[in-house]
Amino acid sequence: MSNNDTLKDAGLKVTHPRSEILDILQANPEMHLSADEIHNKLVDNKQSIGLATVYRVLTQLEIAGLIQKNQFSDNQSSYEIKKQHHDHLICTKCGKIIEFMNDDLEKLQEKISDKYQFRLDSHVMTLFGVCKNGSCQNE
Amino acid sequence: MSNNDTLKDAGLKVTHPRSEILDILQANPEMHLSADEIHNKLVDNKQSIGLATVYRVLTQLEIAGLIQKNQFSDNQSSYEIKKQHHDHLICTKCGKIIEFMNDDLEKLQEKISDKYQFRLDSHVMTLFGVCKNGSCQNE
DNA sequence: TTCCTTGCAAACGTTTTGCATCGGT
DNA sequence: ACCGATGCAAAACGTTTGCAAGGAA
Repeated sequence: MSNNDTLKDAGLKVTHPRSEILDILQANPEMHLSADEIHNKLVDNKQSIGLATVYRVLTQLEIAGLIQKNQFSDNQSSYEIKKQHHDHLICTKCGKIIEFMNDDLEKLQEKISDKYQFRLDSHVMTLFGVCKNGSCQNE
Repeated sequence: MSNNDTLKDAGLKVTHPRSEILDILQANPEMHLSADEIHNKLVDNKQSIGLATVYRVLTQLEIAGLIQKNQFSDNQSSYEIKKQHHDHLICTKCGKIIEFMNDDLEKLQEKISDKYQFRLDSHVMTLFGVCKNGSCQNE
């Protein structure tokens, strides 16, 4: 399915900015891009799209459930194309972000929520550390 | 030990703003206050301390390991006096924040970090949900 | 043609900084 | 008296909004 069909299915009119931005996130499924970085990529691609539009579109895509917004520890949000649920492991030295999924973790969260009489809706789980065994790109 | 001694031990000169701000956080160990809320409390207490100073002091206290900075999902950080390690459960309806500690969770995080060859330094784990059984203050 | 969408610039709220003054030690 | 700490105002930062012009259906 093309990104344009994806947009239509989400009830969003197919416009140039929406299509371009979704393309970028789709083409970089492993990346966690800030609004500014996305805007820069658009500029690189000779697209004249305003930063305000990038923010507006990202918000719409997030509401439509097509992308996921992450607020890691910096003061800038990052966006990624929506995949299966996962959490993040971040190397504080080289910035590498690893996505992982752990069923035991999900179950444990439910158990904890039950204990405190909460109905769990979502969670944020981010592990901060440093790559071991020389795999760090900033050693 | 008085807060002034705590400041001295941390290598920080004992000043009026530092003492006052530490007092507020100490007096409200269960609260998660923003810089602005702390500033308001100071004003309420007839203390004339600038907001910029509140930010500066909070940063210093955090570096000294006396307080903990939290960045939940809003665009405002909150601070709490440093206690034993814990994670948070937040009601998205009434804003209630519950602190919890779960050993299985800590162990699981280590296990996951090992799997991806990371040396785990810290983590953020926040569960978002809604209070059940009529305990929600905003039902 | 109809609205929704966009670009631009200006506003916004939080946080940081420059600088002259103040205050602990 | 020293040098760090503070208050104030202004800047910086990421993000949002108002508005007139543009574009998809």
